[in-house]
Amino acid sequence: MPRFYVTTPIYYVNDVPHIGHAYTMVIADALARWHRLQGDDVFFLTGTDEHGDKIARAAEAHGVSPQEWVDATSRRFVEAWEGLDISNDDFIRTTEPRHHIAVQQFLQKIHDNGFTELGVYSGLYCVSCEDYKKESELIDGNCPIHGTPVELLEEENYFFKLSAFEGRLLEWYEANPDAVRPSSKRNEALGIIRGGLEDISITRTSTRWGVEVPWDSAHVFYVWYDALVNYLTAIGYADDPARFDSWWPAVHHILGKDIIRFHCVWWPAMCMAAGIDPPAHLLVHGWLLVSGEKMSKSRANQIAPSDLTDDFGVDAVRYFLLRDTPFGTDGDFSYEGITARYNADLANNLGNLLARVATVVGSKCDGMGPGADPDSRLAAVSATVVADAIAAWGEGQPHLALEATWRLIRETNAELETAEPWKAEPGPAVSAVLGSALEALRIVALLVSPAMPDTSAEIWRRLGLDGRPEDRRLPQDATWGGYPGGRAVEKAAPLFPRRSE
RNA sequence: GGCGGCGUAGCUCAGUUGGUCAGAGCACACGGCUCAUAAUCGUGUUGUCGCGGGUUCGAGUCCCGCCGCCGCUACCA
Repeated sequence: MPRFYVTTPIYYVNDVPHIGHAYTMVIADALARWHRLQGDDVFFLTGTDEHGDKIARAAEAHGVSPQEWVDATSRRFVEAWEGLDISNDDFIRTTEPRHHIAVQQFLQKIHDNGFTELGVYSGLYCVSCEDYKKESELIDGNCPIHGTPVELLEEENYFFKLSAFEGRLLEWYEANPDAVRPSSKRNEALGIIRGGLEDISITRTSTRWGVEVPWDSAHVFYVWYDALVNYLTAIGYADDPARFDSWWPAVHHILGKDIIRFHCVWWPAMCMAAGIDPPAHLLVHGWLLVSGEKMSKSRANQIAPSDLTDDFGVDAVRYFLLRDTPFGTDGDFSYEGITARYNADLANNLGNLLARVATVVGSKCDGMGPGADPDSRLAAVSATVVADAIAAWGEGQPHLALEATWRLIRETNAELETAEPWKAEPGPAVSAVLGSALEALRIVALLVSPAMPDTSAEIWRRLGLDGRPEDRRLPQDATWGGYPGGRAVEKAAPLFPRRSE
């Protein structure tokens, strides 16, 4: 059975979930659901990143222990993803014992292989970044990212010999041209590597809130170095080698462009250093802007996913995130944009199609849906659309998959317009037209189920079909003629009531 | 500064290897229809395809230069 292992980055618990996180999650979730629909064995992983001095300090500021703090803040992500119908199979937290064990084992291996060394690092340290800064990159003496003062810090650190992997990384990129997609992001990663790699400090002695270094208990690992290992922890790196081998390295890491360096440079090198293969697929998406501006705390333009789902509904939000932006480019969120998509695609096209078909089946067929016409013009349209959608989902291009799916919706509306079954007397001709429209809707329900699971199930139910669309299998169940006929079609409230503002 | 990308109707964008390529969706205007959620159907307006050259019988589609925007990267003189 084909397998599909997909991950999102694990989110830093000091952040509050916003639609940027949601964007990543919905893409990963849709891909996971798509692969399940194909019958693949899927493992979909997300989680939270919970170590580091910044978190320890936040806990202290709130008068609670670090563990109490991360228990509370991690929950915000769990709840946010439940609210978006995210179907992750596991939720990993870096403070879990299983993760500590895996990190220690993984980094011990790197240590044993001679890719660490002890050094003294003295420099200007930004607590917010948990990282050292060069004098030259400071702005007015402050951290260029956070705008906050840096502290002079000198500590003994272990370093990862990243510099030793420049050549091997370039060879790996050469041998695996599709490992990082899209190619524009691959080029950025190559640019970073060609620009020269320096060894990285990977431990801290200034905090205790982290994974203890197994060969030197005075140190804990730097957050990034423990976080990335989560992708291995969850599939049994430390405790189930057979399971680990069944999932690795054929992973699909979904990530935003801001963390290319960590995922596309450090992480493959770390894997090489530990003696395992680098991740096979790194899928880099752009940022979701808000009305053209980057989301940030200082701009106070972060939007909580629940604000949108309360307003538009979960599936409409998911649809917008997947449909509006080609994978890899920056997207833009605005109320005008999501409203336009909602009205045009969901209310006027999909929702209205279901409504008009249900009404006419009610008036011309006594509410019993007829079977599809095998000679319908829509049969060929459907075959093309299904093929295009499968190809697009397979390439990680949800917006193209949905665009293709909407072609079938449009064509079905057009077909009704041509045949005008509401004007005709009940009979074989009317039954053929309506049966074909119902069949098209059945196929649409299957094709949109990764994007809009609830909507898919509701269409399925109203068509009088048994079971759930998730239990069907593509492509075989999307071949023309699957609608059995003789089923009661339910006319009900609009799926997506049109919005006026 | 280097590398890369982009600039096509009001908006978002398609446009393979140069020859129905001047398009789609949305928005807008007028008309029709009524099965449907002020839905839908038909028709239509707007574009010097960033600017200037060049190659060619013929260029959004190739070459050179310029302008503007963006990403990555670097600070060399």
